[in-house]
Amino acid sequence: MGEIPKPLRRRQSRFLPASKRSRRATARDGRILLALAKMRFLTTSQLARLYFGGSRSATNKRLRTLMDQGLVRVWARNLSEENLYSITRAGDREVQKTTGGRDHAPSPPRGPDGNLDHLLAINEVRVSLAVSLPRVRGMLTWWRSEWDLRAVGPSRLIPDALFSIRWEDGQEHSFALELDNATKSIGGFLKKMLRYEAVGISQSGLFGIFGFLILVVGREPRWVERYRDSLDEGACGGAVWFAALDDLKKEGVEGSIWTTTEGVKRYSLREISSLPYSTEGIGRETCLISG
DNA sequence: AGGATGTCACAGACATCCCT
DNA sequence: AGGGATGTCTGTGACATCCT
Repeated sequence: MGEIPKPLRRRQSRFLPASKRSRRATARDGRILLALAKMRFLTTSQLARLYFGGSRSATNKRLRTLMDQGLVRVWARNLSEENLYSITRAGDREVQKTTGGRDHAPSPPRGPDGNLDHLLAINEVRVSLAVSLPRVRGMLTWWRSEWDLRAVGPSRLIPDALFSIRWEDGQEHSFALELDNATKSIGGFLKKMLRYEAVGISQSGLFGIFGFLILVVGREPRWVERYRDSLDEGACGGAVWFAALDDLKKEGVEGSIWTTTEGVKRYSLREISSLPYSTEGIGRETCLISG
């Protein structure tokens, strides 16, 4: 875990006072604010991939304008690391104005906390999916982050995120995300998998969702291997899939990066979505976590 | 016309690497 | 250990182009 970032004090332009800068809000500004409201913190490159075709200089420039307007806040961990952006109260009000309510984080974050790396990694998964799904004509139909799920009510099992993807053929599949920063013990990981198994045979499912797959994404490929090795072959009905965060970032949904507890073979997210339902598949029909 | 957008060049600050 | 070279990330201004 890196150090907690500090708010950045930026120099004002030498020639153009903030009050004279443009204040025209664009549709993209609205989408940026909504993303910040939902994901709490995003890095420059995450915003660049989402809204600026990967251009960080363009991102910096526009986010600087939003900062001048008091809609976003900028945080610097240190000068050699990327900036972090969060929404301000004023920005949150803008989002509420345009969405007509709140369908995002409970309130603007006061500042990054000790879970920042974990949160940024979860957001990295979300950004990677959001950016790569349109290439295969798929879409994220909904996404509930851990804090959204906690707001629903107490639960013995809260994944890092629960989300659903609709594929180009109209089929929709749900996923529970477990993102690990190599901080969790193997024992803790196995306990969580047992809870997933218990949810699988319960009547209520996980937050009302049945028939989902569990995606375990690790920052360190070495730890992904450790988690994978710790599970018995076919544990949790084989509905657990493993991948490294960097691979997902590089290859998106198209990449064959997902493995099971036993497999050497790698599959794309699209492929693993269809496996449990296929009649020929790899014999995993009974492995799907289901209610 | 005026604002938004994107690119480029440049400079400042810090981290890291490598050489002495 | 110390110092220089290099790399990374940022902010900024200038400019061209696109859009409203």
